[in-house]
Amino acid sequence: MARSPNDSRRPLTLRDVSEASGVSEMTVSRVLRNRGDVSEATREKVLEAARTLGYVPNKIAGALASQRVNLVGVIIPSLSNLVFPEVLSGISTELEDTGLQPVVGVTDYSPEKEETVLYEMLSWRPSGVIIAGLEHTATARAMLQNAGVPVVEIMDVDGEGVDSVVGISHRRAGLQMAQAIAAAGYRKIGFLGTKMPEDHRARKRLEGFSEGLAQAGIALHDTEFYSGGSALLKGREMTGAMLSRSPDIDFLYYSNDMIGAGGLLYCLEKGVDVPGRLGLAGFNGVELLEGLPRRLATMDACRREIGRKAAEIVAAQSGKTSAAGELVELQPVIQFGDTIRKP
Amino acid sequence: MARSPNDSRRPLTLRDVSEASGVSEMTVSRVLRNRGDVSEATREKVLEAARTLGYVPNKIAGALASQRVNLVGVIIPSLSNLVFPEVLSGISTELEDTGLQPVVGVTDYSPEKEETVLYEMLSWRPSGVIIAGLEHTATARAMLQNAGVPVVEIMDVDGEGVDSVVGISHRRAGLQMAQAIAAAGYRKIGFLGTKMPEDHRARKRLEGFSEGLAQAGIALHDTEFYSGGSALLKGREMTGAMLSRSPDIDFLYYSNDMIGAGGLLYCLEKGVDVPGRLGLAGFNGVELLEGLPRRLATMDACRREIGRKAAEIVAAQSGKTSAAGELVELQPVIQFGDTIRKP
DNA sequence: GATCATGCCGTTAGCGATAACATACGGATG
DNA sequence: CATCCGTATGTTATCGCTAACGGCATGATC
Repeated sequence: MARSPNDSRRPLTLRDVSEASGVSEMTVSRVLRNRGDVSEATREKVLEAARTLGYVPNKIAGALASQRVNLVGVIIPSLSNLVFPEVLSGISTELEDTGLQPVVGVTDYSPEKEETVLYEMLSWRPSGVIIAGLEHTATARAMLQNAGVPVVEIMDVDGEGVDSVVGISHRRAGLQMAQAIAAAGYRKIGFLGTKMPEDHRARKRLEGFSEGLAQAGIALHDTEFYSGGSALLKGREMTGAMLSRSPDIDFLYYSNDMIGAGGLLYCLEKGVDVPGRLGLAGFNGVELLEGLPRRLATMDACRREIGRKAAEIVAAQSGKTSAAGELVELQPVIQFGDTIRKP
Repeated sequence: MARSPNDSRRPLTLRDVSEASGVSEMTVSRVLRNRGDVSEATREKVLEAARTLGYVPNKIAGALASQRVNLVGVIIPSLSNLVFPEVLSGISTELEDTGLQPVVGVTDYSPEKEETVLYEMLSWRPSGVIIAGLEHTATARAMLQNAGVPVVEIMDVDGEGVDSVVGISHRRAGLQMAQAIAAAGYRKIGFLGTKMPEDHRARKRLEGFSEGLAQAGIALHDTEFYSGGSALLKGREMTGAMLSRSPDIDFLYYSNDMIGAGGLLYCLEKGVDVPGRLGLAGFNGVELLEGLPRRLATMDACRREIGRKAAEIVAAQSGKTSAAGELVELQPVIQFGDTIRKP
């Protein structure tokens, strides 16, 4: 099919609308942006002309002239993780009527790609940047610092931020889970997670978890890591592997709910007594868990709320020439579900 | 924390780099874009200056001057659906080394929001648009037609496209599944899906499904629809509801794998004989299914491939002043799994 | 009736980059 | 030695829009 940009094959500009409606370009601009005084009569005229021509304003020119861009860069490691779309959704809702719009970049957990994506984003001069994690390359940190716009690092509060920070402490999350497990009387504990050196939050959870166990005089009994593939399937496989390798193990802590769910399904199938003989816990509090035969113990990561709060900060600070960075630490709570026995 | 845009609080421009390196702005521009002849010596000088200043080019100005934007708008109904992130991933991979970059907009299955998102996107003058579905408001269609850039409508081929179209026939998908089910000897068939008038693909699958059954002289025995909430849980609940309402039903066709998985788990729990007494099938071929106790019958929707192909078309056509629209129909195949008995 | 505010609209001058053209220079060519 | 050419740089004129300011009615105020 042939494409037909209006008739003349030349893209429309303000001038076209101005000529069609018999007023100056400036007046057209005012009408289309709802800014400044314009009489109702000419407003109608202009809108009519714009509509019939099918004019779409050129924000590139507009942004250059006004030095304002209504975009907020959002940089996250992945979209297939289920948790990030939720963060995004929180951001979108909050930004809804601020006139700001999120633009997403994905890093695939690669620091180099993060750097590239950030550079690319900043070259569009967004009004703010929301970026997952506190760990960035030196160059990336420098870019964030010099960007001259509000920056919010999200998900994690264990470390130094560049500007504002909104998230939870994954160390403490791991630690609290360890305490709960120890308190429930489990002693031979295994950890199952992802083989991703760049997933700092998973790493911190494991560190906190180990520390929590250590405080109770317990050492991690076994660990297993995976990468790639269907998380549910991997959880199933890893659980099988660990149970046959360490048959006397009595608790499995999964670094995310998806592999935890896989593990749960495996145990139910094999007739393992959960949570009596074996306790299970995951992390994230994903919605999916609600549909499982039994409620997996987990910890809500406050994803939506993190998105909301981060967006709120950006919206509040964008425009201001300078503002203090905020630090917002949210408190995840353990949901015991049915896979940890009562103490 | 205080933000420090370089030192002078004034954003950097080409001029700053040009002065720092003692060459003209034009030469700096050439170096940074790798375009035109520049001696190795000055190239080094310029890059050095840019690096130490922490200069980030202003693509807004660049785009205005060059009338070229390296962005491709991608408009999809949702991110929490699992299938769209996969399409996106296909698009990203394919676009990787074309210099183009996807920018995502989400419509929440609302035609009005789609119109708004599209308008917003076009105002940034992207090099192409990839948009889910063939159903749009009249205004949206007009905008797509007049955009003057390649447009690819994806996911669905049942209808008239504006320019290029890449997808599968959901009518036929439903129809084929109906034929397979009928061939396997099932006769009392129920359908479970979403209550979303705007999900045209789900609607078309149901239409095709009914038609396929009709061809075999079978009428749909019962239907159930849901909206919102955890799909897995809803699948479970709806299955329970339908089985108690229509106890003699012998097949359940789910409009997506997630509710199908919920149904499967429910049946396994209740000890229903699957696929003997009751057959099950879903749609999409999501990775999650691999981790389930039994493999749910489904149909791969070619998500990744759709993304790849759409991106390929945009990349090939962008730049060209006019090009014919392509029509690519992919062929999904039934994966029988373990929940349809052998004929 | 001079002053001033206010509503409405136009004019001018950029925003920060790039396209297109112009220039300078050293060397090859006849 | 004049010409031509390719390489390496600089100059000029936009790109499409908006900020800032200016002008001119109209009507209110003292």
